[in-house]
Amino acid sequence: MRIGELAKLTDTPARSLRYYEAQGLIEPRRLPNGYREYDDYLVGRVTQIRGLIDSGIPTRIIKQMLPCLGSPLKIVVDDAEPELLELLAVERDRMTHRIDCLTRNRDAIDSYIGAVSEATSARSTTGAA
DNA sequence: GTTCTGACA
DNA sequence: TGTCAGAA
Repeated sequence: MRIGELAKLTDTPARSLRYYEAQGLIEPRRLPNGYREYDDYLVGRVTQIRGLIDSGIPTRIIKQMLPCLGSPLKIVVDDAEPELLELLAVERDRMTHRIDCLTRNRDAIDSYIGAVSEATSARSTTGAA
């Protein structure tokens, strides 16, 4: 697929897609007319990359994690640089914290929706307008 | 119409 | 990152 379709599928601006490529995060093939050609599996990869970027993880770190992001790449993790591992551990903990926060908020929203739903059905069965 | 590269606020 | 330019 071309950049436009991938952009739509991943809800990511083509501008960003080209940027990720420049950062070495993805390497699309080139069509004879010079257009970028992306494989289908990149949809999931880009989505994951976006998630990482939105989480505040710099592209240079993401690049090093790429082999672990599933898809048709299974490069063996050779270097276990303590610096990288430490940084990733910090990011993982921040992520865990955010997940906990999101879970609480989701439950709160769910609770609210449930309350409104109950109140609404209660009114309708009571005949209120 | 869609994409490309490069550049600027 | 958004967006514009100028070309393919």
